[in-house]
Amino acid sequence: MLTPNPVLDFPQTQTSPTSALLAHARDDDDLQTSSVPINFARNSEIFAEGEGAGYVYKIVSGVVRVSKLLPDGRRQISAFHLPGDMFGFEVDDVHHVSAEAIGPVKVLAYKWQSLLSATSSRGFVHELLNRTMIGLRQTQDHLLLLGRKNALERLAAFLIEMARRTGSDRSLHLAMPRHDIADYLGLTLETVSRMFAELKEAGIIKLESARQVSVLDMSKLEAMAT
Amino acid sequence: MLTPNPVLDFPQTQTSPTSALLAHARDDDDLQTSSVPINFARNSEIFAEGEGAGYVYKIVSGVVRVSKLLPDGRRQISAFHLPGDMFGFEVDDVHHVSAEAIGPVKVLAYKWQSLLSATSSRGFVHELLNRTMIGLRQTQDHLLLLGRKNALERLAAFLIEMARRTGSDRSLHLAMPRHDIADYLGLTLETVSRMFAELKEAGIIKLESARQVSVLDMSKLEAMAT
DNA sequence: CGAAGCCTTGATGACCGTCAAAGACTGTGG
DNA sequence: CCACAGTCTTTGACGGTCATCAAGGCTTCG
Repeated sequence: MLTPNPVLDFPQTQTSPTSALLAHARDDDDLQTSSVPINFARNSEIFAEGEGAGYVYKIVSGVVRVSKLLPDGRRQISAFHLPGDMFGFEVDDVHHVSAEAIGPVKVLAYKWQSLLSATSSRGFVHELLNRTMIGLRQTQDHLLLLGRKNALERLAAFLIEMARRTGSDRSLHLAMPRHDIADYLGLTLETVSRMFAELKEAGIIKLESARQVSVLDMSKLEAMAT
Repeated sequence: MLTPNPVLDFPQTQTSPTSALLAHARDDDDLQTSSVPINFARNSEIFAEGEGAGYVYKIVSGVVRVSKLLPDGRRQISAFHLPGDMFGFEVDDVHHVSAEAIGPVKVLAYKWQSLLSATSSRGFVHELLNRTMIGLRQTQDHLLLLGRKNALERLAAFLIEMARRTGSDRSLHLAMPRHDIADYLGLTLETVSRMFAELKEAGIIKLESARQVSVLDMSKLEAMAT
């Protein structure tokens, strides 16, 4: 199963009947086995700001960007999500951010109402609470970056974060283009490019290609992130 | 009971025995009645970044700022909390932000472990999840402000937020000094002051005093917040 | 009345955004 | 295999927004 834009085939309203796809969610504690995968093509929309929120997603493969837009098009990416991450939680059944696949993405989808119903396990609510608190902490860290760090510190912090999350210390592959990095760091893509050049000239990183970064001196990189 | 710095008298480690003060938390569902108040003086620390996290707080009166610091002293305030708000949640028993009383503050404190124990009510975990998700959404909104809005838009958004949260449309009292507003908005206090002047000259607000703001034209103010 | 804290206003400059052009990479089709 | 188109990235020149440094005014409280 691979549709060009699966969102269209996919029940989005809260009142829709539980699809066969999601039928397992309610009686299974193990998130890994409670749904079948859905595929999204590169740059396709998983959900949009303002849309009804009925599902929670867990990434099997690929990278997802979660963002907010201003009316004039300015964009802030609030997080990148990697395999294993969950996203799409909402308090009031309306999405307040949008989510898009950066490359090809495979997710598992869970019906939100079922997960929180009386028959779902208590441990699962704790799991959701834990994940949400972790997300809140990461977002607070990002506030400090956006409010108080300069461009070089922001890029250094970003590279460290990505190296840590992908579990790769030396060689780091970036799934997203400069434009997305810029919108995550509150900069322009030109400034991001210049900061890459600066780290390169300082001998701290090596650019194998635009997306493939070798970290030559992690301790210096950490020192730059402040 | 009112001590100059109540934190010192107050068990902060996770392993400390449940104090008499907090004994009710475990068997009472109603947050309003499950603890007795604790007072904090103006500018006193409720908890600090890096400290052990054993308690969750609910504000009875006063305003609290939650912030993070860089080693060189740069500060980002991630939220102001008003009466009725809760703060102090942490996943891993260590605070990753610090919290301080802006003026005199009265809070109720709850032992975190007790709240999540098997004997505590299921509805309460849902309550915590809801509050955490709301906090996450507000923090995501703030990311957009810090990453993509200019100084004037930031101050306009701040005034609107405060007017909404205090339930006052016309006359607005700000509990915090310019410096705190600046650290919340990712600006300097001078820039904040200049933006107040700009809104004043545009006839959108009137400054009765530095802390007392009259909103003369809320729709124009909303237009400026983008 | 004096002192301390807070706020405003002005002058200057740095950092980063904007505009512009050209180089690099990827995949497709001839 | 190569050429071409589209997308992404780099680099340069210039300017604006906001930080920094500085001084003075206001308010509150002893």
